[in-house]
Amino acid sequence: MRLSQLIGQRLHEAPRDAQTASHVFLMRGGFVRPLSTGIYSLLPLGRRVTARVEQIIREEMDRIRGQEILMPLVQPQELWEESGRAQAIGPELLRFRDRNDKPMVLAMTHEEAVVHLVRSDVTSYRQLPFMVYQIQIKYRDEARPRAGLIRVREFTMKDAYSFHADTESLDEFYLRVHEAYERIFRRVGLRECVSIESDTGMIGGSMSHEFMALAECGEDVIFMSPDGRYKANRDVAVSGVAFRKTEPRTLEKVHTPGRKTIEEVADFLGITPAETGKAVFYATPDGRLVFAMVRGDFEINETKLCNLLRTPELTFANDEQIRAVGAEPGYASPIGLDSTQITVVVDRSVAESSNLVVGANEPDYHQKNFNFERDLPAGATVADIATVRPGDPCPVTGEPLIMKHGIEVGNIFKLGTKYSEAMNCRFLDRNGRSRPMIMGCYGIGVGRTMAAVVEQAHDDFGPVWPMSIAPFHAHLIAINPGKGSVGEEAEKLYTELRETGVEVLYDDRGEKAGAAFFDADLIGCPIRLIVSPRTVKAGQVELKLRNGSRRDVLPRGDIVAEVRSIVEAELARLTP
RNA sequence: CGGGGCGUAGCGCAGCCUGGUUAGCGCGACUGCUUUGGGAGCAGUAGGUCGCGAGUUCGAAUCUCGCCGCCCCGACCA
Repeated sequence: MRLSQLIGQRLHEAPRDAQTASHVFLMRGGFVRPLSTGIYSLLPLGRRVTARVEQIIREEMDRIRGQEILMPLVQPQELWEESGRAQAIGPELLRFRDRNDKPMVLAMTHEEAVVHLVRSDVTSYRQLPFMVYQIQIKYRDEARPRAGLIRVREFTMKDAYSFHADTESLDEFYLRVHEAYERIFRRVGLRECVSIESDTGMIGGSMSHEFMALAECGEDVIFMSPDGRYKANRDVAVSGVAFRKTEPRTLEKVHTPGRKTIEEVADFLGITPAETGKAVFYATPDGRLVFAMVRGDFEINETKLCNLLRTPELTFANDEQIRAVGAEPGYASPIGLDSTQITVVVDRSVAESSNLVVGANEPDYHQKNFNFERDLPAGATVADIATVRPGDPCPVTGEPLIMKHGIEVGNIFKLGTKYSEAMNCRFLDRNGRSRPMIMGCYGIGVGRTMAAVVEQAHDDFGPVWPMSIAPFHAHLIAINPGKGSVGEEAEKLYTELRETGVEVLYDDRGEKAGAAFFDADLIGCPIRLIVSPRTVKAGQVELKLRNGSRRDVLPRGDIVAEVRSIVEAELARLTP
């Protein structure tokens, strides 16, 4: 490709909207352009990168016997009513009507479509197991897109679905997909990418892992032990904090005028937040009230609480609801609540501590010396509902947990029979008995992976692409091409490189050297070749690696072979 | 959906408070000449519904009201 012909202007300055490194450089380098909030076009450079990412994914899916298919983006809403998700999913699912007034949706994932496809085609255990996948656009009407390509509304995703006769088969295949994902993320050049156990969320199922590319701008929070043996999403992470009980003292009411928050109460009484109990009232969508309590120095993890209560969401209860069960907002106590009207959940940190300060269910009063076993003898659930804090001991190694941010580039789920049962996707087993198929599903965000790579591999001047997904292997610059035979020499080299299979971006514009170098940095190809009056005269070509590891002047006759060998070595290095 | 910010040329911005000719600047683009190893110089050119719509006024980029769009924080999120 000739740079003079390439569509996608490089920008000297980043658009004001661009905040993260990947957003800035993908914009400045001419890889992507925004069309609307969270909706982007890919320019030729960006498309070349995503095409390479897709090809790597394709190869690894094929390696585990995946069969590529393509399912529709536009789907009738009735299909989503079959699975129950038309009701379960909120405005994130974009609904509209076609010209015949038929309710339609834009698919945000393809469980329904793939089940629809498979249930009429696969009927026997002899056909199981198998996996189909596609690389296709999804649309999610995100409440708030952010960080450029990290969180968007329209995006390309590889989604794969496996179908099994029994859970052993799914378990076995799940591990194979896990391995395939490790290969994929290694091959695309993500340096720090960990798989962590995660919450299954709205997609359901029994087990799931998220593949997290570690990056400061990531939205997800991960807790890891220093040796990496333990790693988990914040929503499932547990800490190994040890609590200590002491001799229970007598309950005692204390006057705490106007002190509602943990900090105010602890300050006023001259104690630490760890000596208090934090109470929060929630309401579930079906109208249940929940009283949740953690020790004052912890935070409640709503995801853990939701999972415990088997509810899709929790909202804060209002003062009216709180007073209706005999509690006082800001001074709430679990003591004396009517357990027929409210579910009481107490974190381990409360159950295993002694003599905490809690509310008195009376304005301006708290109670000292709350002891769970003595003061709440029945009707309360004890569970882990607290969010882990950085520095808490690891439950496995005991070392202080490290908190990291990550970009979720992929995930894998054991779905089980959630969709096959709801949508009647069944097969006949060996004994002629009809049974629902057991499913797994596996996603990778293509654009997000590209952005994650840039987050992990860039310098002040632009991205430093791994060879495997770089838009071109090499960036050839002719400096002063009008002088002597420089232009012809560069053209010859351009042709020779392409003939040996090297993908080359050729800067034939004749810009000043400085300008050409800045553009090359901004585009970020791994190998830079320079042909100039100086090198032509010496019968040489300059070679520089974008990552800064090498800068050489080589004989003209050696350069093509050398470039080829660098490309091959780099690709080999990235292949497990 | 709550809070905040911003919409003026492809990109970055000034002008707005205090209304007043043909709306500026830098970068980028185009033409020519000179340049050519880390964003060159000179000369010239093109490029604007000042987000949209009402209103106030002799006169609106500027003041008022409404709407739209975009970004950030939060809520939310297979």
